[in-house]
Amino acid sequence: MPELPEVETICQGLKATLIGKKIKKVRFFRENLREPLPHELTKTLPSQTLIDIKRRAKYLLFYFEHSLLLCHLGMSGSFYIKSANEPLKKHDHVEFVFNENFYLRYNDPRRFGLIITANTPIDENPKLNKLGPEPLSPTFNSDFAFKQTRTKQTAIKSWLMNNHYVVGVGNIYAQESLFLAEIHPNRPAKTLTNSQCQALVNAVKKILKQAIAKGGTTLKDFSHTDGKPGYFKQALKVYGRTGLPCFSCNQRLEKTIIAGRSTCYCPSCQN
DNA sequence: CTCAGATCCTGTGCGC
DNA sequence: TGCGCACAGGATCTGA
Repeated sequence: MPELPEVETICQGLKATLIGKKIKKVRFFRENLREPLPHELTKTLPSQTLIDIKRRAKYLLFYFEHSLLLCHLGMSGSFYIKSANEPLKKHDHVEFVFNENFYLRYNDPRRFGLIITANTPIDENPKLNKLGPEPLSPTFNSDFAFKQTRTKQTAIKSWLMNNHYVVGVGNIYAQESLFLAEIHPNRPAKTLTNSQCQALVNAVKKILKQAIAKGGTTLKDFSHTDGKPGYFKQALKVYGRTGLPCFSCNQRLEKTIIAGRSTCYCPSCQN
């Protein structure tokens, strides 16, 4: 479900409601998601206060007084908050009960998500220490992109979605960024010119910022922690528009498969 | 090292 | 209405 803008939106929503609140109870309704759930949390988290929540790549980091939780939503994970103990929904796997009757639940039909404990400093965590730069940071710039693509024969879209080079860009925003930069998704990464690397970096930053400003993209089941949708779907130019006319040149958009993921592009605008 | 493909899992939507 | 199949926001592992 979530790429960087959606995770960022969730992070902001969780922070606004839960920072400073104390855990009363933790319940697991399943043994494992992608990895076993840390069962000791049901004993160690109660009475701890939630100090901060941060995002790194598509991970959410929950800083408690004495514990650090690392969460990833996978393809279909979501967090939602209720201020009363309402009935569980199908695929609710974890519940954190905070004081003042706030119920935080993790729901994930496909269970590709992850909730594990981590130690500080997080830079040494095996899940995080091989990640590339944040796309909205100055470290992700055209010089970096140019250098990192020189030896890569793989399609530029695969490069963009590989979190070793830049994090947070998934199948939706990779397609949108390449359209905006007018670069064909199948172009071997090493063939991009310096100015195309600049255009691509600019496009990624612009698209992600716009998507964050609109609260992410709600296709089907993504929603904010309060259940409201994101509004970037209306701004999508190519994702899911195969066969429809290009907003720029009116030609029919085409579809190809790259790294097993369907990819829509304009054969006229993108080269 | 690089890269393409398979894999984990459930739900949905389509054609027949 | 029901069945089987393709496909869905991601990350990681395998093997060529």
